[in-house]
Amino acid sequence: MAQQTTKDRIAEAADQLFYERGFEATSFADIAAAVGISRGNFYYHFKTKDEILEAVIARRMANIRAMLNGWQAEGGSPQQRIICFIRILIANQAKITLYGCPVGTLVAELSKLDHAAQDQANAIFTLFRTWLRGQFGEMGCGAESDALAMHLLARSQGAATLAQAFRDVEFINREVELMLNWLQDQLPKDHPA
Amino acid sequence: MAQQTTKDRIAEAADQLFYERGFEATSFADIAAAVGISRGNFYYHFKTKDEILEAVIARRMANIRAMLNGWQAEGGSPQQRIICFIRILIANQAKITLYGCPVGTLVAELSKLDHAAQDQANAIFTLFRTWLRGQFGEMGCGAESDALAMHLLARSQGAATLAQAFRDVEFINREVELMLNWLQDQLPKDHPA
DNA sequence: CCCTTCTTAGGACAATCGCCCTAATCCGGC
DNA sequence: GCCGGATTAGGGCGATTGTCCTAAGAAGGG
Repeated sequence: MAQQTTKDRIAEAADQLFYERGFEATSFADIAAAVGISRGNFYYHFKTKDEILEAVIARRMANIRAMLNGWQAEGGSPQQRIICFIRILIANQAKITLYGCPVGTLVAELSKLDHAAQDQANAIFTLFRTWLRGQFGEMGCGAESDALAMHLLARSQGAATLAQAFRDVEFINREVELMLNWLQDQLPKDHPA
Repeated sequence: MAQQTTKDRIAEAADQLFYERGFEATSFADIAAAVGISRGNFYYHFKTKDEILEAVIARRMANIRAMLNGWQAEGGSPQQRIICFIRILIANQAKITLYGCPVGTLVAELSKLDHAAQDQANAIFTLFRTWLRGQFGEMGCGAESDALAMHLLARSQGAATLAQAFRDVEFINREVELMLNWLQDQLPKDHPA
């Protein structure tokens, strides 16, 4: 892997801090301390805090895109890929219990702040939505595919929100199980008699 | 109705602002401007901003308790009361689309801030949880009642989160419909043969 | 060795934050 | 009418915020 530039290290530290503490609650000083550089040095790499936010969103988008492409390359069925999506909750259950969903909490915060970058953050949701819609489409769900994608996204968000509120790791496992069962019920219906 | 004290008016304005903009993003100056009083005057009614937060949480708790008691007094079936709960999403769909769920967004924010009052905010969730558990219990769901309550809470949270993200009022209606159908499936099973 | 360019450190800047104090005002009981 | 507690207005406090500037350091080619 190519060596990380300072700009990358800033974006990486900001990414983590924005997730754990929120965007507004994270200060330049916090990021500087995490990276181990001087505060004033930020201005060279990023003009404003909003630029850092944009870099963080771009980072997350790229990571998610790579993850989705990775699943696509594995060559399984669309059901299997959706199962991979659902299992993100399990893979990240520890962090979700502490900080919620990285996408949902950021979108909610930026929405309340009426922040200029809220559309860019929402694009992460849209990325998942269109990808899921594609998978349901391949499954033969036709015109319902988008509604199914939205429904599954909502189920994931709800599971993350309550797991964070109640600090309940086990709840995530139960909701994942329910989502997997639900997915089975969405299989092609073979034109019911 | 008894005339409102200044303390009540502060709590009411703070309640609304904390919902629309978030707790941290709301300043004393914002609340003062909304109430129409001087900033310095706050110290007389509330020593700290955290005290205002506690008053706001207490307010919300009391309002919710009154709402739940109101449904209880109507004398319908537990199913009908759960339907009332689900329909909160529809009654508040305009605000939810703009600001999300008042409970979920506050709990998430306080959790990220690691705020001292996060347990008090979580108690609002617990209030709904125990009430819902009671209703499912009356429906005859037995030991599963708490899991059903948590599941329904999660579904509501997910619907609110995505409706806010996509500014999609119609999505709420669809998710409500799905929740109502789901509720039907939880009816007493009459000891399946 | 010097010069240029990229990168960094450290601090100044105005603005805003929550918090706190004090003097003025309001208002009901004597 | 006057007094005393309740309430308010206004401003100042230190700390912190995002932003911006400037000078010093790092690195490499001539």
